[in-house]
Amino acid sequence: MTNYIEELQWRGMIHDVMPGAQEHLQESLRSAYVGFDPTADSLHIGNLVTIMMLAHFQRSGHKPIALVGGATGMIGDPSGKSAERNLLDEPTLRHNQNAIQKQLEHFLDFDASQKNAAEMVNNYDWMKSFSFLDFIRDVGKHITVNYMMAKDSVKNRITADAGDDTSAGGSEGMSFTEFTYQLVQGYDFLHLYKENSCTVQMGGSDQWGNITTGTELIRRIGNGKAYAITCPLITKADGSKFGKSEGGNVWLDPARTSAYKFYQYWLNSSDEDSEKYIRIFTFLNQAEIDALIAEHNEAKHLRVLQKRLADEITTIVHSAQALEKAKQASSILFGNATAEDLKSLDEQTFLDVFDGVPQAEVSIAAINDGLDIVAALATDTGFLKSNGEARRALKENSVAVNKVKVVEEYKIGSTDLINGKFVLLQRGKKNYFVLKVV
RNA sequence: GGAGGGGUUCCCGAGCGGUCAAAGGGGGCAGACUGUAAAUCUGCUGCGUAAGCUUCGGAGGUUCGAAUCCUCCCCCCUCCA
Repeated sequence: MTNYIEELQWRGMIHDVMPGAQEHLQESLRSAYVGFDPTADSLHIGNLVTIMMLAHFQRSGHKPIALVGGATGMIGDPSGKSAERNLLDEPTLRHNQNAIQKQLEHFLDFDASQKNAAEMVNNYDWMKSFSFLDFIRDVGKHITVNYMMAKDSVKNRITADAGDDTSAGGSEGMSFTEFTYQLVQGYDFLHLYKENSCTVQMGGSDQWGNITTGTELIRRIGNGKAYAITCPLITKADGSKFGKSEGGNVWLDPARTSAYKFYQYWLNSSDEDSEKYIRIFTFLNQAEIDALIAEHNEAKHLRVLQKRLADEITTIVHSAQALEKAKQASSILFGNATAEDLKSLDEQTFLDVFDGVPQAEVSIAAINDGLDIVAALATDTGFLKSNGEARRALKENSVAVNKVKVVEEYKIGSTDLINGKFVLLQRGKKNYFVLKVV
């Protein structure tokens, strides 16, 4: 039983801990849970901190429980500025739950023969048959509205025009449904406390209020003691939102966010952020991390931290092979790759490297006739919005065919084909487009 | 219900009869520099190779000519009841 709290502490993963939690965890094997939203069939990197909390928990010898919020997901947590939730039907819910468990298996050991095997539960299973009357009698009776109103998540929503300097958005009030959210989540904790001897709930710092409703229920109904541990919300030094890229969320599912993009997201962390991230998102120990930071400070341009961070997390979430491909893709896209390098790629590798890059099809006849570069950029493919934009880009010397800059008069011919069927168009450094000959 | 103010190109915001495809800023994109970063500098940012065409809440109208004037309609905001 290693000291879990200390481990999280030096990693900067602790925002708040309920007093006594450390002693409680040192005594014997404990169970802790984290809730995940099953609205999609994949988690995203915003979920990664709490996943790491569970992973470290298991590595410390304790038993992690991942709770899928099939029931709570239907209500909507007022702690975020979440919009209206749509109800998931049960098959979708199960599908999402299975997909999420697959992803968690990269971090957690679900092997039931282990004493501290990870476990997956879905609160829909115990909430679906809980009648409204039963709920308000057995649960609602024990918590006062006054208590619930005191939560920040609630206060912020109901004090209409009190603090105009809090959040820019106007208060729209709060539905009864959302108000109930904390009770439902609190009940989850009580349920797990009773059925799974789960005594700790973890989550982001925005969950503190919801978690304490749970510990309160456990105290009042279960006559027990339970603990809350929260982690800070991950921020980026430049103020932009962590976990978002141009394409929206950075997902763990390679079908949603390719391993290459995933790798790139981490590689592009700022110096400041990467020092923080490497502690949170890798399992490297303190000595290793200190050494890396020292090395990084010696020669920042080598970006030792970013590279190691990206390597580690990509390997865990995807695989060592996926990491290799992502790195290969990176060196082709950002290294000094030449047309020859590109042409040397076999078809499968080419497709992997440019997975997710938009494509358009052109006929072989058009290529053989010499395809006008302006048409190839705009009208024939939709890569750029208009011929005018294509011409502008060409004048800016920002267009390349197969990594070679071209001029406005250029015509794409059969000698430009890679593997006899692809042409790589590029606008600037980062915008790629693949022409596929059919 | 009464009184005012306003809706402009991705966003904010100037323009208030011709010189307006529309100032300025932001954002975006590109080029240089660099570490696939940050900062900085430069250029581009309705469509069209061009002539020209389509834009200023919507529909009409006045005028040689309208984002700018008139009429009606729609939508937002503020104040009063």
